[in-house]
Amino acid sequence: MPELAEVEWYRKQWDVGLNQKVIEVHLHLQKRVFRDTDGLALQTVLTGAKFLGSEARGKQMMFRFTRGAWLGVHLGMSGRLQVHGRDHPAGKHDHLVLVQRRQALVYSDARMFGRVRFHRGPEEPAWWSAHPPSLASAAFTTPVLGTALERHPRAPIKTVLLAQSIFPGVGNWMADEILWQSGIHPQTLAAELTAEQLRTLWKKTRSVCRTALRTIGADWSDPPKTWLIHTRRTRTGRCPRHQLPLERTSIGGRTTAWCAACQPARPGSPR
DNA sequence: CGAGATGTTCGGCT
DNA sequence: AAGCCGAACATCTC
Repeated sequence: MPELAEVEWYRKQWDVGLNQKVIEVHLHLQKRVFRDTDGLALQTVLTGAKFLGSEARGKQMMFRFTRGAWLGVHLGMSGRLQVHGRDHPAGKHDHLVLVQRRQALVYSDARMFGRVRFHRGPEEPAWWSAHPPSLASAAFTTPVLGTALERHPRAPIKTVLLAQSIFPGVGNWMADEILWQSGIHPQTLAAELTAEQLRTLWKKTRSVCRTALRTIGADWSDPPKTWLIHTRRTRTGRCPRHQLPLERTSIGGRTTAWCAACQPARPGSPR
């Protein structure tokens, strides 16, 4: 499920455990979410360590502990972070449980497309440092966006929006939302975008991120009623602006919804 | 019961 | 040869 705003909300769920020690660590070591991770070191080092703070970058989260322990979490498609009572019995999909005095911090993921990483040392690990600039930061400018798009000239813009190296945190619903609000057809090739469309895309990327963080990211409240997110889910969904039935197809392997009136295809381009 | 799902990666093809 | 596409991953839900 989670994209940048949902990830931010999940990250904060564990805040209740800040500045408290981890008493016990329970994990399903053999599960796929621990692929390429030293789960035993994770368990040994975190047992007795204090939870110091956390941060989200795009869809990635980092939880920092004493003893130079860094816990990275990606939620994949079905991951979630929850807080339960300290005696919460680990369910089938609760792959990592950090037991504290008052509560248990729980990571669960049914489909296991997510992953847990662990690092120990004074410096943050390379897999955390190597992140593109946040879409909300001053470093994400129209020239930066333009240069990034030039590297994928023949990819449909919808596919490019899903590239985490360019749009960290944007997932399927946000990509459709940004394109709909921008009035850009999802199958437009990146190289076909006009300067004006590039500017609009940049602006809408920022505003959709900002608004999603203020609503979903803050308290899981609904984004504005006028947004596409509310109607794009079902096959019978309609454009919030025209009430026209939405178009649907698969682009980049993902279901894509758009409005033929708001997002006209460029003349000469197929579909 | 089959299809599809708010994600990422890898192998193959152009 | 860079870059795009489809399949695979594992489970649940509609």
